[in-house]
Amino acid sequence: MPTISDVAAKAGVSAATVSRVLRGKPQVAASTRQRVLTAAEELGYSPSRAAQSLALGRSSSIGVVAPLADSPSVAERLGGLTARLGASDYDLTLFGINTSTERVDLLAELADPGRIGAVVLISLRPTPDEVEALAAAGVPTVVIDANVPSLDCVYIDDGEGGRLAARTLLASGHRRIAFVGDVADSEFGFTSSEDRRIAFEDVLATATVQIPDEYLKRRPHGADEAKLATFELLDLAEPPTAIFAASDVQASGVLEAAHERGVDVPGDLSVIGFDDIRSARGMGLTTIRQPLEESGAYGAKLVLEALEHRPIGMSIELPLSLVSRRSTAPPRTTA
Amino acid sequence: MPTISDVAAKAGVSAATVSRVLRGKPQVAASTRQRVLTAAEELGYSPSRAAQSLALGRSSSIGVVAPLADSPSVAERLGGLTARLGASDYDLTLFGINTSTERVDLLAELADPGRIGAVVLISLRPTPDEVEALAAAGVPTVVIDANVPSLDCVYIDDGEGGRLAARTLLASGHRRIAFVGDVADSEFGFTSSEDRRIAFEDVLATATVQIPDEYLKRRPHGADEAKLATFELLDLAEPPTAIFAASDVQASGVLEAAHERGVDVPGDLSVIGFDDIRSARGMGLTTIRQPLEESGAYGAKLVLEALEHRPIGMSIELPLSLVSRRSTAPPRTTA
DNA sequence: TTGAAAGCGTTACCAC
DNA sequence: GTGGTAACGCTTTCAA
Repeated sequence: MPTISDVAAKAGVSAATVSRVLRGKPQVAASTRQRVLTAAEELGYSPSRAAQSLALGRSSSIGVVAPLADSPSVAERLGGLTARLGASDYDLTLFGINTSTERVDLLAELADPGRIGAVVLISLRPTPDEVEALAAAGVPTVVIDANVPSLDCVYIDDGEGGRLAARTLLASGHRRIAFVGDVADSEFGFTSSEDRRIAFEDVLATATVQIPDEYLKRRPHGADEAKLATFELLDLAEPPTAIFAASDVQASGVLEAAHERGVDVPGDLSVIGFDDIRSARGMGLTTIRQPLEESGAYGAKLVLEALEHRPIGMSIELPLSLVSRRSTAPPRTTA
Repeated sequence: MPTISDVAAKAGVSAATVSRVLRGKPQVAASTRQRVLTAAEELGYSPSRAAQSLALGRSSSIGVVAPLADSPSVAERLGGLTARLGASDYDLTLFGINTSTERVDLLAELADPGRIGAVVLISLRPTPDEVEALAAAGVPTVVIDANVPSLDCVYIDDGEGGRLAARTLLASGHRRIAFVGDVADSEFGFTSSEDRRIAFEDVLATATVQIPDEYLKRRPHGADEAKLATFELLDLAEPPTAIFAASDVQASGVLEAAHERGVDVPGDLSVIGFDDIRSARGMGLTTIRQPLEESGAYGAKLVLEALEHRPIGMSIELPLSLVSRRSTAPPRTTA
């Protein structure tokens, strides 16, 4: 591997000059600049990232922290992120999170510009302490899928999503409506599911429909858990005619349960999800769509800008929309 | 951030000794070792990766190269990889690939131990030149989802998968059988789809069933493309009673097309996929299962071992199995 | 068993 | 404009 001195020698200048040229510093004669550029080109020179990080005191990789396990939505966001970041000079270092304790250790470790140049959190809400540590260390931080006050964020209005779902179900005449979502105290400080539920119930209330306790299922995130919860719902003396699932992953469990019980969707049961993950189409799932891949792309845009010394605090709210497919219809017997 | 000299000072030794202790070198007195360890602990010291890479001439991050776009199977493999790698001392640097030209530039750049300690390729077959470059640079390489002679690989027997699919369809009585897979000349040198098809046709031939040309659909990878191809199939004067899709993503397109045309699955059309991606369950798709997540875990195991100076050439073949769900059944009119 | 010092490849400050 | 040089934090060889 050629080093900067190889280039310097070949161009007949000092290493300092090569560095200046390559970093785009102004104080250098046009002729020398040209000479250096061709020398570098001919040698196929590319600066050592390790040496650069060391000298600069700042790593050129962007740390992406995300709960990867069983999460198509996170995967889609990550896809959008890599697409944009691939074209940049930054490397993307991926940290998969599985337990919450893993998380706190990791974020503390990442609060060091020499370790990681910037961090982007996907579907993870940092604690105030963590935010503080990152800020103190001078590590730009952006959050995708959560709105954290002092940070750059890409987020959606969960309440609005919940209301959209409620209006949809109400409009087609449902009144016996159940909810399947995440446990309230999610391991990662994640509140989307609850935010959606609360707004959902609010709208329902305006139409004087109320979700009875036995229609409220909060489970650890996952298709299997949602499936089990749905069995309970279906086994009720008076089962719901519609279910709002807080995520498409959970909606898939709901659909599966209905199928296994021989319950016709949407004839006997309407199902509406949230996210519009790629496989929602194949499932024919009606859902509240949020731009998953785009959220990653915007996240990338924000980090890159933050790294370019843009003042922080630049958040982006993404739009929501209803995608109607074949899992919803009016209830068979309009109550 | 504390440096090695801070630890040295606190322990009353030299930096060299601290380094020896931390790297587990033998020549150091038990008492000093203990002193150093506690000093490091108290300071919360953690060595700078950049400095380490520079001094060692070897990066402590593992580069993972994968075609991320729209590929649930790749995402699942990646999940298995991060789970295992997260516990190691190595960072995982992710490179998403979108076009084949991107690929060649990247692999050339990665053939440098100072840049990346090892590389793992997911669903990507390196050219002999690329293999050569990586080997010459002394960068351990493992491949997931392809069997490349001189490299550590985690792979499956695509032919066996094709045969399994064929036997399944034949056993339930189908004779008008179509195939929907990838274009032969895949951008990334990827031959799985064709390998599956060839073996599939071989088995069919033993039962004297042949796939007519108009039953053979090779399209760019994707659900939409597969859907369009399926419309063509369904519009034929004599449409097939069964379709083998070379991947679950394509199978999902097939299912969708059938649904839109009002073709009953599995009554009028049986569909069998390949992979068993997470959403296959929700779709009720019968498929040839390969252990996706495990392939990532094994890949991680192999890189880690390779980094520990294990001799290379240690490949792992993963088992295939048939997962029967509700997308297959005997044809309505047994020919 | 331990320390001093050189070296890894860059960048940036200070002279010229 | 350009070059010399110290410094970034660590590992390792060589002496002691």
